[in-house]
Amino acid sequence: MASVALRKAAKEAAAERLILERFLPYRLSILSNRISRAIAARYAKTFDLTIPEWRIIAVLGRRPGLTARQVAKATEMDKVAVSRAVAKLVAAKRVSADVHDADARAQSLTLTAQGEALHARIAPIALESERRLLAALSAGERAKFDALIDRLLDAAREL
Amino acid sequence: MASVALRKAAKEAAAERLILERFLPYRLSILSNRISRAIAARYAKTFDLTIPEWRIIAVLGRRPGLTARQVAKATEMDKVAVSRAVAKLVAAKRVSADVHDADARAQSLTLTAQGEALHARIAPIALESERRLLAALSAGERAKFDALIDRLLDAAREL
DNA sequence: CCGATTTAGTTTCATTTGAAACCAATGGCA
DNA sequence: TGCCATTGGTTTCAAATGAAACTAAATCGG
Repeated sequence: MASVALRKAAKEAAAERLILERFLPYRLSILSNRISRAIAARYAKTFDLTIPEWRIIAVLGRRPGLTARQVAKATEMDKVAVSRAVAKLVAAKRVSADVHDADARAQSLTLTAQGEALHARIAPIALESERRLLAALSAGERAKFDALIDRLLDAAREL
Repeated sequence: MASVALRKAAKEAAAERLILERFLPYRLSILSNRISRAIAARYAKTFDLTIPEWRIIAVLGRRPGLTARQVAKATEMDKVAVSRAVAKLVAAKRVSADVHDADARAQSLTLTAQGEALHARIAPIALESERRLLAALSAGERAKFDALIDRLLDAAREL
């Protein structure tokens, strides 16, 4: 009875219902928000630093001299967000922006001494938060999780 | 030589540097954003629906009659966001808000026929996106990943 | 039963965010 | 060389978001 089989297949497809609390995109969004909030709460007011600003500090800490464009790419922020955050960081003398050697439009961004100091203070806090979070997993699980995230990051790019 | 050992320990601690691209909170944020964007892109303009609105539709689809407060809890959105999204959904006749039996302040939210139809159209799209994403993992990996996310969600609540 | 407190939801206002328009310097290339 | 398309970055304007104040109904204590 083909029609019966079809009916059954249709029913099963419908049965695969969307349950928000089990829906991965939703779950990841919640997880990411909880973590970001918790960490930001630990430095935002104390240091008057937003998340985008912190990301820029973090990336410049390791790779000084990047241009805004490169920072945008490295942090996956759009250029407007970078422009604004950099403006604030420069105003606060945490980052210096010098005209780029090869291209007068571009600017070479570097942490100032103050920026470095800030980085040195916040990095341990951030790492400690990560450590606390990951304490919920065993070392093996952490590695596995990390690898899975990498694969999903790739897969998500294709979506 | 204790001092040598100490120096070495200090160095190693410092060596555990913060590398943004490896920093879990950052990676999760990127992953979550990529996924949400990709999925939203598939329904946002077509159906004129924002992510908060979609979440409300999703939760009401499975649990009709919730109050705004309950929706807020179920979706982890704050009540202002729920209030606004519900207002839009009601205006669009996708959701009906009736005075709650037991409490005249509260409203009992339900999908209208239009809302149901919308849910029926979008749920498969959402599930298909999730399926496509998770195709990058084996069944076993998916299960493992899911379980790890659950544990991290718990851990993140404590942060 | 009356006032004080709490709770459901909305509104207001200030800030953040994003898209698109914009300006200025660059890199072809005719 | 001089024009045109491109690229780096900023600005503008509208929409999204969040915190706090607010309205109205419900509950609690006496």
